[in-house]
Amino acid sequence: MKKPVLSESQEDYLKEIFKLREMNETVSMQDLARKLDVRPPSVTGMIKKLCAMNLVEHEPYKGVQLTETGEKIALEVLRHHRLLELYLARHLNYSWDEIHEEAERLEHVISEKFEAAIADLLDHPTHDPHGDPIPTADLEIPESPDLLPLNSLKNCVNAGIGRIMTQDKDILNLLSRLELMPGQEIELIKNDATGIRVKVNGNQYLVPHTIAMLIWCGKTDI
Amino acid sequence: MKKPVLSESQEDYLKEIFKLREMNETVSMQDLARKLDVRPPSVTGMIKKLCAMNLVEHEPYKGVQLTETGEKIALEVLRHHRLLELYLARHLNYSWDEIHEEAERLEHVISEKFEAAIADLLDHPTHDPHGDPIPTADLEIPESPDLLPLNSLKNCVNAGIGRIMTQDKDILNLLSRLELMPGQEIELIKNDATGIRVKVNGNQYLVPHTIAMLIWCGKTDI
DNA sequence: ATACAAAGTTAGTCTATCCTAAATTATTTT
DNA sequence: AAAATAATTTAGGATAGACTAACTTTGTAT
Repeated sequence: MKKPVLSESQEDYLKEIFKLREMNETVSMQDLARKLDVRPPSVTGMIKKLCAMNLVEHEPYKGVQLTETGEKIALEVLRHHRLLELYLARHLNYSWDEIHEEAERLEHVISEKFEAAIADLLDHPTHDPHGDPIPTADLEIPESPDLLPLNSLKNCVNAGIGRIMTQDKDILNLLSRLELMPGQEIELIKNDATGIRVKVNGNQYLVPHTIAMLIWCGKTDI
Repeated sequence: MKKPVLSESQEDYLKEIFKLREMNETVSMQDLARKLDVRPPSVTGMIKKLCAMNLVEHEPYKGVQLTETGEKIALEVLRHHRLLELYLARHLNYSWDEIHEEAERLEHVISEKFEAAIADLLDHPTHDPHGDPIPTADLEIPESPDLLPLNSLKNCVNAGIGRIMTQDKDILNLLSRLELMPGQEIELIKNDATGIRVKVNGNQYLVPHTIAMLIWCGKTDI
């Protein structure tokens, strides 16, 4: 099937539907409106159009879903985005909190050639700097390690940070200063009502629960 | 003065006005329409808008000119474009005929940060792969060597290619195969009605006049 | 000087995407 | 189960940037 040419806006809709679907069972108009920063009627309108293009399915007053074609496109955009994030961080010295914004704009305009070139340069990575999986060139989602939010771990555990579940620049900035980022090994000292006390590279921090739930870890031992 | 936020379309108008002004004394609506691939009424309409924003000056039925602010923006876009071209060629292995198209899309979406990052990486170059001057960070146009079109040179001259005056992909592709590109040293064997016979890296070619006029050279001796 | 051609402009449409206000449907509370 | 609330949709409108058709201005050639 021929790939339709989509506007940036349309690509964003498909991408957000995909990301929301990963979290929730069903994707509501309102969630989409919030994520895309538009009013709900705009979403209804655009969804109608995407429906007509066979990229999404929509039962009025029920949720939205991607069709197979729609999902392919969403994955392509996501691949662009996440490859770009890693690329910006690794090769252009972007700090951890700057990559998302730039990738958000670039993801829609880079060619297949550009995508292939940076994928090569990065040695075909499977995860971006936030720990999000990067769809492969044939648009499969790579396996990710089993992860749990930091605040759900018990005391006295060693763990490796696998993924950071926010795009908030200030939080990302903070976390990167504290070296609480994917790839880091941490030691969980105590988990109580005041927060989670962790040790990273010799430094100890008390991480509040609100933040700890954004930090997903894979246990290295019990 | 605060820099206005422009659409990609508006940026393209300013950039083309600038480029046309370098060639011709006056920039006509029709030239613009041709370059931008739109109809003349669209140009009139957009020029009106840019006029109202104090980015261009326009006497109806006469030509268009950039204001100081307009020129600054044009130079910024041009800097993005030309830095990107060099970047794509040097760091992402783009072939010589592919860089223009990609840069054309990227130039509008990269941030100041991106611009600075690749400028650094490229060691603040003054010319792009076509030999076009890259405006500096403070938007001055760097000095370029004195150049003449290849077809205007006399027999038996050594020369260095300085600039290629076309964006046609097929011609660029051809020239790069023949190694007729900026930086190359060439020897001019003969220049007659049949064309210009040149020697490059040991190979001889007969370059037709139509192509030779696109290849601008600096003489290395007489 | 007039007439014609070329270039430029005006007027009126179209499409994409967003918006607000109002109406409808679904869900939750009592 | 009725009322209240929340989510969604419909209707109608705005704006940006393109378009065509028709008109105006300018410049040129006889």
